[in-house]
Parts: sequence; structure tokens; C-alpha cells
Amino acid sequence: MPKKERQRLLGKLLEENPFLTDEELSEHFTVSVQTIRLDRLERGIPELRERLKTVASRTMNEEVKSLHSDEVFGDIVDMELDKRALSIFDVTEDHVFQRNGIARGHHLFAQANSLAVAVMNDDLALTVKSTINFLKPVKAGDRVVARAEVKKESLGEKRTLVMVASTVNDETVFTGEFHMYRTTDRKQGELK
Amino acid sequence: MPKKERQRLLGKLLEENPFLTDEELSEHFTVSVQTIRLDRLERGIPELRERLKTVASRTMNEEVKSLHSDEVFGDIVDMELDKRALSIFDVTEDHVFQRNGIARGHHLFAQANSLAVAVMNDDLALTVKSTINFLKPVKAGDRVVARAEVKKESLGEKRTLVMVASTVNDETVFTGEFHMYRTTDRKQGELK
DNA sequence: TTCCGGATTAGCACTTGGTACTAATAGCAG
DNA sequence: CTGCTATTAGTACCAAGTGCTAATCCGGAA
Repeated sequence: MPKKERQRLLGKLLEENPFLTDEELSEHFTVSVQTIRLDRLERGIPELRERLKTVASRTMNEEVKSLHSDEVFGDIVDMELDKRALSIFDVTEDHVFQRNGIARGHHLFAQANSLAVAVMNDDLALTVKSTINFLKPVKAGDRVVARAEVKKESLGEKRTLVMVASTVNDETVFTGEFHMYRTTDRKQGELK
Repeated sequence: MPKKERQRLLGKLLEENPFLTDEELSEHFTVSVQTIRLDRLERGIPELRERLKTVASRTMNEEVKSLHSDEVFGDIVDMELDKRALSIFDVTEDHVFQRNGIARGHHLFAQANSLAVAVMNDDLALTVKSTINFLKPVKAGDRVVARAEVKKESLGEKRTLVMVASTVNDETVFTGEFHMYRTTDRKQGELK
């Protein structure tokens, strides 16, 4: 097997299974341990212990994250109940597909949906139906600004329509219509 | 500080942060490294390297599930590429509104959306547009089963329609239409 | 007071899975 | 034959330990 091919496979193998020692790897490829070390050196692949450290720290971070991200997805920076609201969501590496670096749709949806729930001046607001459009891909590092607007003229009792538009650098990347259900039956515009 | 108390704290500390070496721990408790080792021995706490190994393997196990389908929310239990797929998502306290115990919409959406992406036999599948319905509230403890079906007769080139229906105890709680974009332009039914 | 025992500390040999470096060898191309 | 690359071998060293023995400290009972 040519060297290049072996190194490529080595990288792939270790990505799938970071627990392999150089010795195990040398047996797998039937080369010497030193060759494996040279290969790792050339490809910048760290040693077993370092690999485990990074994998383990990834876990710890994610566990913290899934706990933290509780009520609202994205920071609400401005809100006028029953009228409009604005939230900001910074996209990081954690939110994108590894393969193409594009943010997963459900994160944009989560931001918009959370904002729609929050802007409703109601104890128990639920999303009933929604139509959404992903207009442009969002990348890691982008700052997504979602604007929600409550449509006054909308729908019957206990139903409210909230429109959300999300932008990155003033370019619209996402729009959504959220049909919300509220428990308290209340006339339009009346504050709680 | 009494020995018992120190050992209790040691256990707690290492659970939160498994990355600490005996030396760092000895400084933290202002005792010798040997004392820390005796403490670990008595409490059956493994050494740093073993701790990282178990933490890392925990990650990998979780990632194996999402490896198949590239970052899926919910476990995919069955899948026939380009045809249909099924995933399970167990709702916990973390997924519901504290106030009313009802699952946040974006979790159901995330499960369905991830499944729609996974079922597409494509390297780069993106959601373009989606219409969803939340039919019944989902509570903590519920097991949500999402079924995705690729509609063969659907849409133009590079576009595919995926229908997803999610049920709890055979009752439909959520339905969604996902208009997916694929990069590889390919005839219907043709396998990669 | 003296002696005992648990707790603590110290020291040494050894282990794993490496790094860093040097040197030797094999195989092929010009 | 020379030069070059790839591979292999061997040495010293490191981190973070285990395992074991031995010394020390300190408080309470005889």
C-alpha cells in the first residue's frame, strides 16, 4: 500500500475510533510503530492521550450546553409584548453541518419559534402550525437577527399569527409564519 | 478537613471535572499527592487517563448514533435511503416548558427535520421550505416516533418532498412537509 | 507516661504510550 | 554507483500514573 493511501486511511480510522494506540495501528497496517508515528507527525494527528482529551472535552461542553440553552434559543434584545420582538443568535461551529458548514435548519427554526412564543403575552402559548422558508444558507460566525411581529388583524379567538423574519447582515435568510394558540381568550390589543 | 469529607468532595469534584491530575488535586486540598492516591484507591476512583477514556467513549457512543445519519436529533432506528426512515426521541424535562410541561415545538421540528435530512441519499441536503402542524401537546416522558417518507413523484430536479409524521402511542402529534434541496441531480429512485 | 493505630507523607521501581532524535537499511531511479 | 525516499531500529526522556515499603505525626487508651 502506498504511503499516501495509508495516511489517508489512518486519518479516517482515527476519526472513527480515536482509541487506537500506535501499536494497534502498526499491526493493522502491518508496518512498524515508527512508521505510524511518522505518519501521525506528517498529518498532524495527535497522540492517543491528546485525542481522548479533546473527545472528552467535547462531551463535557455539550452536556453543559444542552442544559444551559433552556427557555429561549437566542438572546432576546428587545420586546414589546403582543407587538414585536427581536432576538440575536450567534451561529457557531456547533450549529452547522460538518460537511458543508451550513447551519442546521432546526436552529433557525428554534430561534424563530422561541421568539414567537415569547412575544405572545400569554402564560401558555403554543405553536399550532407553521410555514417556514430557508432562503439563504447561514454559516458559522454569522449573527442571525430574528424579528417577530404579531399580526393584529389575524385569525379567530385564541389564535394569533406571528410573522418572523431572520436576517444576517440585513439579508433575509429565513422567514416563518407561526400560528399560535393562546389560552386566555382576549380581545385584540388588550393588554393582560 | 476530615478525611471522609475530603474524599466526598474529591468524588464530586472529579465528576464535574474529570481532567484534574493527582498533583492538581493535591494542591487543591493542600495534601500530598500520595494522600490523593490513597483517597482514590479507597473510593475506587480511576486515574486521569481512565477517566478520560470513559468520558470519551460516552461521547463516541452518542456520536455513533448520529454518525450514521450525520447529526440527528433523536435516534434513527430504521432507514431505507431515499425511501423512508424512522427515529425515536424520548422527551425529558429538559425539552418542555416549565410552566405547563408541554414540549417546545422546536424539538419536534428538530427531530423531523433531522430525519428528513438523513433520509435523503445525498451529501448535501438542505431544507428549503416546510409546513408543519402541531396537533397534540407532547409531555415529558413521551416517546415520539417520527416516520419520514420520501415522495417519489415530487417536485422538479434537485428538489424532493419528504413527509414526516410523528406519533406518541400511535396518536399523531405532529406532521410536516419538508421541501428538500439536493446537490446531486439524480433521477427518482436511482441509487447513488 | 508509654504504646498503639489510623492518617499522612516519602521514596523507589515499574508501566503505558507516547516525543524527539539519531542512525541504519532497503529499494528504486537516474 | 550515487542519491533519495521510505521504513525500521534504538536510545533517552516525559507524564501520570500503580504498587509497595518505610517513615512520621498525632490523638486516645492502658
